[in-house]
Amino acid sequence: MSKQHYRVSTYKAQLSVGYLVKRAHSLMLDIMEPVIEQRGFSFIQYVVLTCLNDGIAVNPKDICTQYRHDSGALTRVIDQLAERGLLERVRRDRDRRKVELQLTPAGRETIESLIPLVVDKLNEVLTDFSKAEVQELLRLLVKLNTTLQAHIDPAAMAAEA
Amino acid sequence: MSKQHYRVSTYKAQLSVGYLVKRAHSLMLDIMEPVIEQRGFSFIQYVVLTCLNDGIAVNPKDICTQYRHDSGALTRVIDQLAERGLLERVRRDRDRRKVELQLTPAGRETIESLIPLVVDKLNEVLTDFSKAEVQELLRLLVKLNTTLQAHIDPAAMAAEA
DNA sequence: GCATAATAGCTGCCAAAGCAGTAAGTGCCG
DNA sequence: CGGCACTTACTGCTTTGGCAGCTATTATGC
Repeated sequence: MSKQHYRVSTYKAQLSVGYLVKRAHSLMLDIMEPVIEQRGFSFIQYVVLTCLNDGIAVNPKDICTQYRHDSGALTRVIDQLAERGLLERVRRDRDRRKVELQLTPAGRETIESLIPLVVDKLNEVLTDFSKAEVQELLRLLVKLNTTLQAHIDPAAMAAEA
Repeated sequence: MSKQHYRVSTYKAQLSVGYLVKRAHSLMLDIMEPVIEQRGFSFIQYVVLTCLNDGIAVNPKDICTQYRHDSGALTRVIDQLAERGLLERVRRDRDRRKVELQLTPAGRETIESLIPLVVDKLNEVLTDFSKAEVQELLRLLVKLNTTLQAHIDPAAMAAEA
């Protein structure tokens, strides 16, 4: 059933999708982290703020699944952001297990000041890529993520569809 | 100079290359780690063995730069593998700072038994992709890595060319 | 309606990566 | 030749993520 994209006899890790995405992730972090940290935030703090700002997620759980971050670790990041007055935890009556995370005005201001830095840097590092290449890369990565996700948790994917 | 692949006004993290490669890396690990661990090895141990088997790297330093792994952490992984008799540290007179890592027969046997598992799994998860798609994904990822690397360390890249 | 399972968030603990500093060795330049 | 910068590997310390367990709450099945 599965295609022979790779063969045992010719397999080199350097051309494995796994290796390449790991390396890309690592390099991307090395470039982006300093940008964020020069403003006094850790990268994961920026990620949480972004999720809230984009409306991708409102609960810690959402961020965990979206960004694949540990639930316990995330609690502590949220603590830090709450302490700095950038977001608030709100318990809703709808489902009292859930915590709704709300950006404060200060939080919104913060994330809006960070996004331009990230966008500029992204555009800078992608200068050598044509628009078509970026589009195709994004498409393939989205497809890869969807496929991998389905492999890990088929039930959840079926439910979503 | 830099193109406008992303714009501040429309930026959503979900379509950021950084986010997508991070997620892909995480998902790939979740799939591959169990495969390796069922044979009693951590994923990073497998990576080290692979580097040596492919001849990509012979010194710890090589593996660090190739796989972007911390030097200190790597020393300890090598300790584990040496303890299990899978590789040996050899000091060469050529440059006595360097340590040459050599797979033992047992080490070679081990990695050769692991590779088919990884290749099969890779092919399995990439079933939905056409050959052309995989080729294009690899090409774009390699290009991305090269570009990012050049951004981080322009001197080293220039020297290599 | 009640018992059981499942979910969300949190806490403490542990293992592993990241970081800075050290020591041995090499290359460079006066 | 001697000094200084740089490289390589390694070692402790710190920080962080990953994991298991806990509580509160909600959903499910009988």
